[in-house]
Amino acid sequence: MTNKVLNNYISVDCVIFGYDFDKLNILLVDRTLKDENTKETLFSDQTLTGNHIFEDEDIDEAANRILFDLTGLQNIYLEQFKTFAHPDRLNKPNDRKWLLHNDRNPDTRIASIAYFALLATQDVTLEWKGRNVKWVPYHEIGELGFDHNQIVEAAIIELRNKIKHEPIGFELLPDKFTLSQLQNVYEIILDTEFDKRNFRKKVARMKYLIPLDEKQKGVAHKPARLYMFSREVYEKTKKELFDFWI
Amino acid sequence: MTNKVLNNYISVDCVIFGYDFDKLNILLVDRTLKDENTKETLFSDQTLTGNHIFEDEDIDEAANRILFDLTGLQNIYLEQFKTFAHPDRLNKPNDRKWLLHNDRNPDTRIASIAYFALLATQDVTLEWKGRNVKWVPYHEIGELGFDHNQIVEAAIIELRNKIKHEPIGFELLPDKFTLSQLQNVYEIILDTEFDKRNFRKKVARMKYLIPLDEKQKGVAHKPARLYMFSREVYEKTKKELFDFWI
DNA sequence: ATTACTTAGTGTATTTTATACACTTTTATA
DNA sequence: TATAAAAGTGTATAAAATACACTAAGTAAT
Repeated sequence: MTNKVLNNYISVDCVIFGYDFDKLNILLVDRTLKDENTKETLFSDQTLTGNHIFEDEDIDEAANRILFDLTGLQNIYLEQFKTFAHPDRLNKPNDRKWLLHNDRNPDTRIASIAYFALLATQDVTLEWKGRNVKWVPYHEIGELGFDHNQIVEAAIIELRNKIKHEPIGFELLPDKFTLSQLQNVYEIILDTEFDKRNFRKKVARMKYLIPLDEKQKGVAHKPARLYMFSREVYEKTKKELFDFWI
Repeated sequence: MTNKVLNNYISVDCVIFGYDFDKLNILLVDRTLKDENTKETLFSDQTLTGNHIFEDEDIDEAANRILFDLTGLQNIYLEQFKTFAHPDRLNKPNDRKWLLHNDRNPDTRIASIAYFALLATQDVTLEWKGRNVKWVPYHEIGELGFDHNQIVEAAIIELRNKIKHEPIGFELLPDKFTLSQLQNVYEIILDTEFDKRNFRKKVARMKYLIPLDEKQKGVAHKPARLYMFSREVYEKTKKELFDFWI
């Protein structure tokens, strides 16, 4: 594996979703530009995590590498969802300044292949050499650099669509989780509420949701039973659904 | 609008699906390479329709332009579904020969942003200056150039997923269609069969499927009532579904 | 004009799933 | 030992899914 960058026209951006049993967060990188002489802050905002692709790397590999560099984790749920290449996507004044400061030509159009990842924040210890990365609650995200607000919005739409039809809610939880936690994942992402008894009735029909002989510990109330998701059982038992009416 | 090509690292490929009341077809371009001296055919196969992006064009615009050039149609259902950029995607022997013959460097990695389009073949008169384009039944597609078989497979998977949850089957039919035709679209794409009465019962609940006071003409049997799809009614009445179990 | 052919169009009974709704149990902590 | 907090559970009703077979309306051939 050489570390030579493929070219300056394609990059990968990742929308990394992290759930913390309470809300949905996105991993963002601080971006601060200071005046070279006065050291005055010209602007300070945030962007998604992204990077180039190396010469002998497929784009999925590049996305996984970025994720690994940030979290130390592998085998995380990761999905390519859209490519962004609008002529003006790097063209806001602050973005131009930032690119120039980093010796990059703001007039070069870069296509960004966007991925989203799902994980439980508690599984992660953040690290990214030199730059400040942090979890920001989805509802508190401000104006991001480049077209990254658009990318985040597209990712959320994709996530909402996908979670309604495929069992990916589990990816936002640790390996063992309670049914209330699972219900909360769906409620937070779909911005709705479910009836507890009906939710459990539905869940009870899914063979791939395995009840464990194990209970929550250290909670100041009746401890809940833990469950795990079995992708193996899922793949074996999944049937095709036919909605087509919404 | 200049016609200057953006760069040589990004292109758009279109998987154009056409339904002919009987089967699903894909629009392919013939590609034949002859030896310059002997005029002997070195190989002859097919590829998807694709093209570069112009300098001031967004990628959606580029895909629409390609579609328009081929079919003369605008406002066709078109969706970006995946970007392909594997290091070896242009690396098969025939592909290398073809690229060299066309004065292109086979070692330049090109990312292809893939779109799929849906239309009724009867709405189209094909034309593409100079090269031979034709409808090929999905089940009769042979080995295509580059990684285009992979792209077609990804498109079919995407189409199957999407048609189960969103009303896009209509896009493969002319504006006015019968319920049997609609049923056939779903049967062909999902490779399954539906009970006629149950299908109609389900369909009857969709407010956005508008029955017309008009019947099929020129058929040697009882003519069926025609229907149309109203996107307006759909947008107004759509509710969110919650499956998450397949 | 009659007949044959072809697809359109329709109803009912049964099973499964969705929905609405409130109280008891189990644990940690004060 | 009382309190706080979330876990866990059942029933009745409505809606949707499924399985299944005959009649109606047109064209084409004789």
